Amino acid sequence: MVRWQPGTSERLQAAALELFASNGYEQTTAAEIAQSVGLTERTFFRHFSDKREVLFRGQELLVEAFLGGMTTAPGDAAPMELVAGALESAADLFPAERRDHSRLRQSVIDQNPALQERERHKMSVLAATLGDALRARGVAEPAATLAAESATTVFGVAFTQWISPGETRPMVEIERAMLAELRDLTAVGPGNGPAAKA
Amino acid sequence: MVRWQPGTSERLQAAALELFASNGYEQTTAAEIAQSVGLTERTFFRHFSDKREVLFRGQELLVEAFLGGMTTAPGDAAPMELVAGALESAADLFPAERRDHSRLRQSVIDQNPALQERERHKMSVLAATLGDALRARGVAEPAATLAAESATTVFGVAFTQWISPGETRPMVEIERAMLAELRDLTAVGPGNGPAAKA
DNA sequence: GTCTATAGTGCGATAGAC
DNA sequence: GTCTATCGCACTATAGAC
Repeated sequence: MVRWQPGTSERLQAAALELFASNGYEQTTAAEIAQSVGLTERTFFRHFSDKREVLFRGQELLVEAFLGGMTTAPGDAAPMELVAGALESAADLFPAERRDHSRLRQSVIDQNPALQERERHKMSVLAATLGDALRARGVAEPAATLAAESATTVFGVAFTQWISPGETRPMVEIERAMLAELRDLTAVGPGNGPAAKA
Repeated sequence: MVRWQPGTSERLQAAALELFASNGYEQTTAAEIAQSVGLTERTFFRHFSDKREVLFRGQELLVEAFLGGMTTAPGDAAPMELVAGALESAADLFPAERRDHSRLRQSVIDQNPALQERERHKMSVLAATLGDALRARGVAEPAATLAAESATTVFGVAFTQWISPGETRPMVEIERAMLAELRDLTAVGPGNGPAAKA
């Protein structure tokens, strides 16, 4: 008899998403998830530090993608050029085939405040990591933090649009549009509005 | 016998902050907080839906301040002008006398991931509310969401600076500096910056 | 792998305020 | 009388300790 199979975490993740989607997040216990793939509750918590975490594995890949997209930029690139590179790289993780999976996962998250909190936290960690990378490349404060936070904001808005009903454009295209929108938006402000735009 | 005194929530909040600061957040039980002001654990949970929430009451005031700062702007104000107005208004909640209290509270939050999650969530709710207000004023998407998220980003960075050791400038001044920094930062980007030749 | 503390809920009882 | 804050108890799930 097979005592354990490879990919335990992955099987737990898949089972959890299914159960959460059909029965609701709070109505699904960690023990149920574990049992549905032939494991014990104790094993579930050895793989995931808490119940929410089972939905958020894979975020490390997102962080790596963002960082990877920065390293390929030229040495004298401006902060927002680094951000643009990071966003382009991150878009690779969101091919068309993954759209429906992302939609299902997001629908679960949207229905539970605790999961929304965890999602925000992960984005926050991503922003902090990006800030570190920007500072390591010589970007000063507060520009590094502002650029990093703007990157996650643009990513978040773009992702929301990417999974919205009827949307068919690839992620990278949506990201570029959002980034351009942010630039236009901030260019128009106090003492610098449309009237002063000459 | 006085069964209850007014301001129960406030007394619980003050007691909780003290206990968290001296004994640590996780080492402090809800029952201890309640007992320290002569109440039971059950009553604590009547006032706060969960243990973390006791540190985050008062955020409603922040939301109101942001919204109030928007309503006073002229009808044809650009989105980022509305954001600027909201930030100015919010700064009133952070007078010099509150700086040390804010520092203590933040030191507790910084030491616990669960509290950081809640803080991010509250910021996220604030951003969503601001987005609604901007849309109500006729700002289109995705500009409304981007402007709202940028507002909370600038606020967050400004607040971090405001409570940093040795900082003496008033909140409103720091906010203005951060907003200007964001404008400069986003103005320089792909196809539009010093490194981006013609 | 078991054992335990704590977070958090549900319900009924009680003590005041009005 | 009504309304609401508090209490007390039983209970489950999470999560950490042993």
